[in-house]
Amino acid sequence: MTDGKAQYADVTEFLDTVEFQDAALLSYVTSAIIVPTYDDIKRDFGIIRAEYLLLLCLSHFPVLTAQDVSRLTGRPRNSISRAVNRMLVEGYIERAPDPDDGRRSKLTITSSGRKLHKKVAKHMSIQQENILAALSPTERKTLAKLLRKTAIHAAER
Amino acid sequence: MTDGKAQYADVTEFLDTVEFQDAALLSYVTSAIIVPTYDDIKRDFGIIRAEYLLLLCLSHFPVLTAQDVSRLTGRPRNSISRAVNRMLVEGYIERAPDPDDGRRSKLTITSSGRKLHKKVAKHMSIQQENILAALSPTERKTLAKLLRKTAIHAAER
DNA sequence: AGAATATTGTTCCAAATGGAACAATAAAGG
DNA sequence: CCTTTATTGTTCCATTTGGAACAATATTCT
Repeated sequence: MTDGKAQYADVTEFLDTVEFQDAALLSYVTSAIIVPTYDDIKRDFGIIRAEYLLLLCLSHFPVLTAQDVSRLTGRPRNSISRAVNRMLVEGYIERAPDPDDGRRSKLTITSSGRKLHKKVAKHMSIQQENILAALSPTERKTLAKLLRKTAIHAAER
Repeated sequence: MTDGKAQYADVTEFLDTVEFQDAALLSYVTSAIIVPTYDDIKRDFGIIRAEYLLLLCLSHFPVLTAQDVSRLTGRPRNSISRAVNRMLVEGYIERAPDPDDGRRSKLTITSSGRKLHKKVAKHMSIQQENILAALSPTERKTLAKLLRKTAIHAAER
């Protein structure tokens, strides 16, 4: 290496030239937070993405059906179904038939599940802070505001 | 439905209460753009995510190795290896041994590959606009600025 | 009420994914 | 120069993923 040229193709150069730049940036930043965290979660707690998403949903709503979780997370129903059955075995959630609708089951999180969620959420929060440390508090607020506005619009489509 | 309660658990409510809110928002907005587009791409052009990422990289750098693409995209090397071999068969890319390093191959995109990339990029751009239509031009610029700053920081870690 | 349609959760299966081991080549260190 | 270590790309294999069909139950329509 005798000249000033980068040894490897540079990802920031890539992100600057891509046609759908906003989407590429969103994807890059999201992955930087989420991918390593899901790897940690799998290694440390033995649960996979759909399983954690299930716990996450159930820790923010008192009761949900599998279908609700599918809608909230965007994961297909069979993924959630598998996650439900594994998390039942592990004792992280409980299931009761819905007396008003024989097709449904009402899912709730156990205290053990909640405890696991807290640990996982901690991991994700730390990684979020690592990555978003580039921004000032004001910038963080602005980013959140813009993302929330966009998310609401996306949810309404 | 006689009262004002939502029929289903609401994703915006979820996004407002989740512990790692910024990460959740990022993930939600990113997925809203990217997931449906990759579904379209698969249906319309028969290529999968790693394959398109390969074309995308090669349409922004004159020559890359598989390793470069792996680093740029964050996908593991075996995924890229498979993508390279399929895209070769389809005639979207070309491969030549690197005369300076017997381990490497130099990858380039063909005009047919470039044409496909343009079509796919169009899809992605349209979906990006659909979702980010919630923001004013000024807000769009601010969002891009904040994301770029964050991405650069993430790339440097 | 009865028939047609929709929804829920599950199972099956084919495809996608990624870690690990591997051979070939290159670079580093004595 | 020779040995050790690192890198590249590939193959193998186990796991994850998601579409599609399915049975059971609800809802809608006539």
